[in-house]
Amino acid sequence: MSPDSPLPPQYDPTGLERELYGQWERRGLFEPASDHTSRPGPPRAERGAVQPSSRPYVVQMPPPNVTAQLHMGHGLNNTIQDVVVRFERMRGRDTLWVPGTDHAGIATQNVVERLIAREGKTRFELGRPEFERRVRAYVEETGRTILDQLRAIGSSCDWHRTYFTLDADLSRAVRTVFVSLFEKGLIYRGKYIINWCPRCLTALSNEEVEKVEVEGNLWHLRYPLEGGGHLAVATTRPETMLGDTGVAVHPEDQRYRDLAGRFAVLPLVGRRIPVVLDEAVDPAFGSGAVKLTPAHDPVDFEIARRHGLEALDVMTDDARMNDQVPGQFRGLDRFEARKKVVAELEALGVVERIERHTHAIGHCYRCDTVVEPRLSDQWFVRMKPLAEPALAAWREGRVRFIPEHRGLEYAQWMEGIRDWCISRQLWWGHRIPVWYCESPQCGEVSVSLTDLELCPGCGGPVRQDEDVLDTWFSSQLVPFSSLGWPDRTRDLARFYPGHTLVTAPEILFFWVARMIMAGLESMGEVPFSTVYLHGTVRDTLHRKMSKSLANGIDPLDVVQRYGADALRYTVVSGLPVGTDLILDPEDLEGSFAPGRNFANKLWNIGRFILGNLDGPVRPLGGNSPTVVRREELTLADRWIIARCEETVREATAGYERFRLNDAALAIHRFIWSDLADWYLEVIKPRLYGDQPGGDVARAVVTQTFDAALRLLHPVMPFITECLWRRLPGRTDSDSIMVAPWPGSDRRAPDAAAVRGFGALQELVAAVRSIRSEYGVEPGQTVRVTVSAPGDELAAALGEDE
RNA sequence: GGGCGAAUAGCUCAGCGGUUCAGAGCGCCUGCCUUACACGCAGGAUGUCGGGGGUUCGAAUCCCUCUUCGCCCACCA
Repeated sequence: MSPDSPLPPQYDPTGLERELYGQWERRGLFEPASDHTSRPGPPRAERGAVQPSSRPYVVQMPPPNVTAQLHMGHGLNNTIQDVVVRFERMRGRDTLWVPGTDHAGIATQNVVERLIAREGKTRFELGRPEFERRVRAYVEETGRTILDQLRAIGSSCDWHRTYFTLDADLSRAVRTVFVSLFEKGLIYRGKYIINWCPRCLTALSNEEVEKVEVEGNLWHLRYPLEGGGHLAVATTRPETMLGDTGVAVHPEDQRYRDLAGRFAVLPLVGRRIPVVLDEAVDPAFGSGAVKLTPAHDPVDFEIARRHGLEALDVMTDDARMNDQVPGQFRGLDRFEARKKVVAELEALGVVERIERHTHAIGHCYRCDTVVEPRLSDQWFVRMKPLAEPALAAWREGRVRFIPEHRGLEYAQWMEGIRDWCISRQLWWGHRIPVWYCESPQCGEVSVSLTDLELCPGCGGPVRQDEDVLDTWFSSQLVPFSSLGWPDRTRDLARFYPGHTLVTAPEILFFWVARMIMAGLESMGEVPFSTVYLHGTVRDTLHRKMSKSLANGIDPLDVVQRYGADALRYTVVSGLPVGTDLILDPEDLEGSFAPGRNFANKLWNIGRFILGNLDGPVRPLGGNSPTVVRREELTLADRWIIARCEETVREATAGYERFRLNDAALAIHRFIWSDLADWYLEVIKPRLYGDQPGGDVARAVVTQTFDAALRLLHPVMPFITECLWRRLPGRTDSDSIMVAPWPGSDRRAPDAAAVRGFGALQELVAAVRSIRSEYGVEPGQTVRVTVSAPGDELAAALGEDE
């Protein structure tokens, strides 16, 4: 595409966006400017605006899951990031935005398991090495896809530094952190109640459990007491009674005072179970007596531990009743077992009553299966010592949240933090770097940076822990592991700590909070100072867009139909801070046409201006004798210049404060309502030679349009680049990406001009309205008495009015 | 059960401690294919600013209260 080729009346982004993106990438414009100044080879002329010594600006990209297909959430998230990256780059910052993919342990394993299930196989039949090979092959493909999709929406990230959380470098970081935490006593192994997903067959962290309020039953059961009488207990999960090993009441509960030391006899099972006194029991709830199932309830487990009661696991890995229960229940799924237990208890006449009861039930965040609390041997991170500095960082303002109130959620979570279960019974992930000596006499447990063949204690054979780490264990490290840590690389020195994280609130605890803790722990400083949490993409019924609801919008579809600029404009202008983005999947036209129309408007403004630039364009500033003098400017000229300066300030402030919609709308208003609707109309007589001052008009309109394009570039990078390069004195080897940000001179706008032309606009509008109301034809005389310069009015109305 | 938001035109939202605040975009209505753009131009209609009370000369704006939505957290079995 040559600057001289005629422009068609409609803007067509097809092909153009890809072409421009390719040019940017080839010219290295996505990389930090300092990479070029420090590398051998010729300096890059097009990087003029960026100073080698400029301050870095680092945005931390949330790495998409390696199996993900780009959805509107990604589109939204990466658009916002790209807007701020492009803005800061134009302001001269040495920007770094590193892309990557997350191996996404459970999510990826589930996907591949489903694939091999189609072949009628399970991962256990394939075996671990073969399964891992299959997953690797699969993600190689999907990982490329998602990153290419980020390109399609214009993301200006540094592809040279692309990472994958299972890369060797990042794996070394994971091990280093694991070993370090272990040596500090912050990682331990132990048998506790954890959240178990019976479908994924793995432990989950507390954060990976989604609580859903459900209306269920509270069964009041009568347990007979040894020596006569009975004790009523209340439970929402009758099937767990098969694993009861005690009953607890509050020590001060008058009703049960004399029960201490007595035994109940567990119905259906016949086991003698003691009645214990414990403060954890709430006398006001239910019957005031709690059946204790220490292997399947965290509170029961704690109570049982205090009283030395046995914990009896009554379920298998996939949540069927195991052989610890009476024969008729064995092999039953827990929910079938519930029905059968209730039926048999009813037959025994020990079901006192059933009340409706609403409570929150945990579900696996990956497969939505009801999570089973279960006693299990797992690895944990002691979080309290890590949380304290992270909390302090927020309190001291070293990290802030936008919107601000999200900081409270962060603080609340940090204050109530519980230990993090980090081991997963999966095959896809970072294997836990722990080796157990096979020799029973030695039994040494070794934690090691490097793989072990032999026991460091006795020299005998060792076997590595079978489990892998929670995905989030590695992703929490990316702010520094992706820069080369634990090596002390130049990148690390230049780009850590970074500045901005833009992400969805859903992963505040999974990822954001943990990155802050990990950064403080390993690097001594928070990884970023600003966390911008944006809203969710929803449909018109305000439902989250999701695959299962089939209410999603494919961003690539939008790009194809309307262009990436239109997608980006819609997303940015429609998303004020703290709100959700509502889009109608049934009406893409309604949602994205405004962005497409705006691009087209810009295109035609460009066509008009470029088509009327024959003749010299004089500079507006500088010392040249041909420079336009202030006295030559008309009221309209001064007004548009003043409005432009005003818009520069509004847009800059909007971008700076993450009020991207304010910025986008201010620019939109300026370009469409002020520049196109008024100024271009007003200067037509001058441009056509019907009035003097065409050269001044050309100078003003060129400068103004140039500034407007630069202001808009972060939001609509493609159309602005395309037009900007065609302005006088530019070539295709220039790029708006590194053009200086407008408004380096901080002059206040000409207030008199703003008011003056504003008043004129009102006058003209009044005249036009009179004209339409009284049916005055163009050419007829309308006599208006005004106290403003008549020539300005005549110019504004045009010659025939 | 704790913590936190939000309620303004049909829809999505501005309005940032009281002066052009009753607005924008979309949608809707009426004219226009005016040589940059019909993906456009020129006009137009639409809101007791959730209810109630208070402070004030003056309140979408500040205070209280009620109602309704939403978000985060939570071991009342």
